[in-house]
Amino acid sequence: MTKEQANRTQQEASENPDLMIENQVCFSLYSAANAIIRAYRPMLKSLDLTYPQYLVMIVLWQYDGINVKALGNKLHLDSGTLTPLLKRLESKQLLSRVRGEKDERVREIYLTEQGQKLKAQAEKVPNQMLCKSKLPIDELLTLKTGCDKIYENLEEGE
Amino acid sequence: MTKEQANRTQQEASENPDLMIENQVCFSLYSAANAIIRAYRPMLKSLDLTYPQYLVMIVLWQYDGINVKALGNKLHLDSGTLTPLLKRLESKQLLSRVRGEKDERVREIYLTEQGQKLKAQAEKVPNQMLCKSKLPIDELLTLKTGCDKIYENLEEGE
DNA sequence: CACAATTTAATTGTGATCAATTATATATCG
DNA sequence: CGATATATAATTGATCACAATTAAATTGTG
Repeated sequence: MTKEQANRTQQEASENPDLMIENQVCFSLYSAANAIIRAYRPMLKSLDLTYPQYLVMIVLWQYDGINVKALGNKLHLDSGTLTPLLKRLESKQLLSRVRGEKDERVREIYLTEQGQKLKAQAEKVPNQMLCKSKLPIDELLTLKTGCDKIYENLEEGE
Repeated sequence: MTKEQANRTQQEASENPDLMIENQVCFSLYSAANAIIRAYRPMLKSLDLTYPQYLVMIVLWQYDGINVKALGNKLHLDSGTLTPLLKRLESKQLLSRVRGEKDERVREIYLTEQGQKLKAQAEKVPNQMLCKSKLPIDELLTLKTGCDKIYENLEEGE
């Protein structure tokens, strides 16, 4: 029996559709998320930002002075991820990390002038991404609703 | 890629809604993917696998002897990710990495007996995840279709 | 056949994610 | 007041994702 025949026999004998990669919602979601981060890379190149850094900047453009804990709540990330990321953005002169006056445990994150200015360049990114996705708005909205639901359901149990 | 906010009467009426985190489909997808990997962690703990390692094993249970390139095509990952990951699975005695006889460039990945046995324990994981998601099948299917579409659209122009 | 182009993996370096732990500041309570 | 508990960030260690590069084997072409 050839190796090919052996493989085919094994494949046929082992059909549990739930364990096949092609049938897994989670794998589709995981691959799509990776693809999205890859797709953002060239667009964010000119801003010298990674996708998670771009997310942090988006929050800061709206909530300048926010602290690490609140930022983590908005982005669903913890200080283990955010602290080094914020230090990288600080070293790029986009923000400063200031100890809270009232409570010295907290770090408040303030945009520099350079960080504020970057917003103008970022304004065009969402529409570029919309075009790249090649999906109609209603499908994107359905997708967003599904992602938000599964996120809520997975997180609420802890 | 955002949801246009119908009424923007909140305090930030002057903000650009496209740049708000709450309106971004990509952020929802990114957060959901992170949440999924977190949700798998306790379930895969007893198998001593991470989520990407679990994905590799799923492919191997179906295509034992597959090479790194073909594995990467199935999982949408490259050798920079797979090589160290496969070495970790090899050190756990779940597989062996064999040079191709006919073509010595390729590495063929073969399950060990231990790696084959692990499948029995993994069989129950998909259903556990289904329960955790708390979503009806039709919504999961819709979600999967959307993810597959956006993946294809983003990758095709690569 | 020789040699350039291509293919396949591995390697290197940067950054992100997260669990677990640590350090410090603040709050609570006996 | 002082001891304990809680809250906030930072740190550490493991893993993953990926661009860029390197190494080696194979293929293609003159």
